[in-house]
Amino acid sequence: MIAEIIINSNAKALNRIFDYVVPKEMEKEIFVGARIYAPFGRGDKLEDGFVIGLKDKSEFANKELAKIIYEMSITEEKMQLAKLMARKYFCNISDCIKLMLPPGTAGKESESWAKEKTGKFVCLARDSEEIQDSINSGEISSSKHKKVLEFLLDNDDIYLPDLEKILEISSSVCKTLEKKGYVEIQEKQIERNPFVNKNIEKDEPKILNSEQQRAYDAISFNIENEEAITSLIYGITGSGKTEIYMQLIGKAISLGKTAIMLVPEISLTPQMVDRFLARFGNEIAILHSKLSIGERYDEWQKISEGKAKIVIGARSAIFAPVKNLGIIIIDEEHDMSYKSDMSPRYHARDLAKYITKQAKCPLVLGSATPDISTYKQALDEEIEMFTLTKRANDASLPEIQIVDLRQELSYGNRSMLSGKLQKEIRENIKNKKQTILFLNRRGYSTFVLCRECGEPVKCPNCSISLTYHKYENILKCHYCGLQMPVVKKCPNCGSDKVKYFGTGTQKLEDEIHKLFPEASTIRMDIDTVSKKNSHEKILNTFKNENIDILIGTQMIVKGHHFPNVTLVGVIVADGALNMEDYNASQKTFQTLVQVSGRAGRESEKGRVIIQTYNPDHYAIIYSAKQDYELFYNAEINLRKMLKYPPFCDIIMIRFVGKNANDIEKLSNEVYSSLQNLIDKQNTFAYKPVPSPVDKIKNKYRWRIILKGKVNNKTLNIIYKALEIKQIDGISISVDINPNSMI
DNA sequence: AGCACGCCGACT
DNA sequence: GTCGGCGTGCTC
Repeated sequence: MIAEIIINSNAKALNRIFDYVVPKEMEKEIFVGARIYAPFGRGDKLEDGFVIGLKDKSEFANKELAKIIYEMSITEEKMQLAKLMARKYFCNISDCIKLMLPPGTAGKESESWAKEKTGKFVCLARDSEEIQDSINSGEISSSKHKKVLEFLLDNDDIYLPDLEKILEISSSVCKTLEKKGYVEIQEKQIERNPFVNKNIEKDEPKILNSEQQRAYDAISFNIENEEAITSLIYGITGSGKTEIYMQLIGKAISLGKTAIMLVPEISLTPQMVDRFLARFGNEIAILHSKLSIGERYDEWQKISEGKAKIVIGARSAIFAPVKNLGIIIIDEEHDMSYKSDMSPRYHARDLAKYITKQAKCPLVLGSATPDISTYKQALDEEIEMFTLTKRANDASLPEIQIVDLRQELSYGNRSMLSGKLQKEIRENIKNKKQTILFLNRRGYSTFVLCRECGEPVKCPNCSISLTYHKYENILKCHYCGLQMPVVKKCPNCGSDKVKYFGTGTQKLEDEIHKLFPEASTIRMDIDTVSKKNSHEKILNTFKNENIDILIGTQMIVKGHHFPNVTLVGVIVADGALNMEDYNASQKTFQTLVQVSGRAGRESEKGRVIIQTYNPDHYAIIYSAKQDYELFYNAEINLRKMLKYPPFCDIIMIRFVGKNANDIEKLSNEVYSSLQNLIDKQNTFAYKPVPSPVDKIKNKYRWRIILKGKVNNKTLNIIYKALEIKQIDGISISVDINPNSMI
């Protein structure tokens, strides 16, 4: 028996299959997906790798596999997925496999795998009635001793340091109790539970309305009958999607199955997690980027041992090692964070479809503003759709107005705040109501220009203008992170007529202070949330201290619910619209709908003011009407005309390297090769051009865009075209329907 | 990637 | 002679 092996390495030269003889005694144990050690190279050094296939014969195999490491293996289904990903997303199989392994174990160091932390745990040494008697009889005199015993009567075993922290006791308390024989202190494996010691009240399933019930019944049927059917739950915010998700998950659990729920990284807030904890208790595992490696490892272990039956997490939680999967739910399915912008550049929704087919279980997509492609599939009845129209708390939609910034300019208003918005802010401050101002540009001035020669002050490493940050008094490059002192003289011509233009969140905050000196403000952008947890902290401060105005970038758009916010101002709605990006209208529409949703969600009617230079653009008009269908109709027609997704895929082949001439040469070679190979009826290749930002971190960037359907034929053609002689120092990557065209 | 091999110049 | 510099090419 021969095993096809790939070596766990990033080296391009090793990204291929090696055949090894499977020793006779290993034949019964070997499987596709197995992690193995194999003697490799001249020195027969043991390298670790994976079995990606098994066969009878090979003309190359001459060495035998050394060992199987069961704990670090993946299933055959996952290996199939990894192979498919590697081909579709143009990356190494080992990079795909890494996503499917317990976090922190992908590396080569076998000694560092499975680091299981142990620690001291406290539990009762006698049965609970005996302890209760001892407390009641007054046998326990110390109040601290009583506290510990009472706590242990109500709770499971607990990690000693945690207990000491919660009850505010010193280490001697438990030691004495141990000596007296009331408690036992044992060395155990620590489960770094990210939500320990929260006393959350148990929550029961709620009664569904008829629309919710219809969706629940149909999908519940699919779980029971193991039907790999995709459904879209299309419903506005507050229409009760989460309750349906929870009951569907409950259904899967009751059938002995498991569930994966994906949420956008930013929505994975403690409040959201609490809601699921209240319903399902510790059957939940949470996976997100803020967990430490150790914490992630523990959650992963809990899942693969079957202790956790429900996985909630961001994009990469789609790879969680669940067994007997009953349902996958993707909340806010339109969210861009489901597409990875690093290699492997996968889309979690596409993989979810594949995984649910493997597992024979339904996939549920939920959104108030579905992705254009998803909604088209629903209309074409390729997937089921359930529409929720009733709002649970009867909150009325906000009143939304569009302000034409071009007119403001012609009135001589040079401020970034229109007269209308200023008036509304003033009124809100007076009424002690809160305001959110949304501006998707951080810093103070967004570019620096010499008025003598007209040249912008650029980052020396990137072809992008520097942003002035007033607070730190420096210039920053938002692409490579470079910081440099403020320039007084133009680096190009030496003139001192350097001026700062454009508005970022810092300048907006300044201007608010000038216009409304009495108002309190808080700012939220990358610069203020870089510290761990400060994201939550800022939002809590805004809410709890009733700060008048929250100024922020994209990150304020999601999550939290602020009952006292009655006004939302969008400073410039156009951000993405002028970019050459197939998804720009959808991004704009979704952002505006979401940010508008921040206003007036309780009894009070909210007001939203959208300032724009494109007041006639359909994405802006329909977002102001909060009308997804109108937007969809306009957008789908345009996409059909322009051959954008879902009618075609946008395939971006990127060339990145230090030598601009080499890149131009290589990209042109790939282009002419593509031109010879493609079927011009269905696929169109655009000539190689420099990217809109054609230099980042001193590396030049060119690209070829292909419009066509991603299928076997197209993939073969691209692989063939990339077979040409590579040039040293240039990396080529392929990105399907990229989030960003930069 | 990592390592052996080999070809060449400098040195005990 | 032989030590070590790095460029080249291979790994089932």
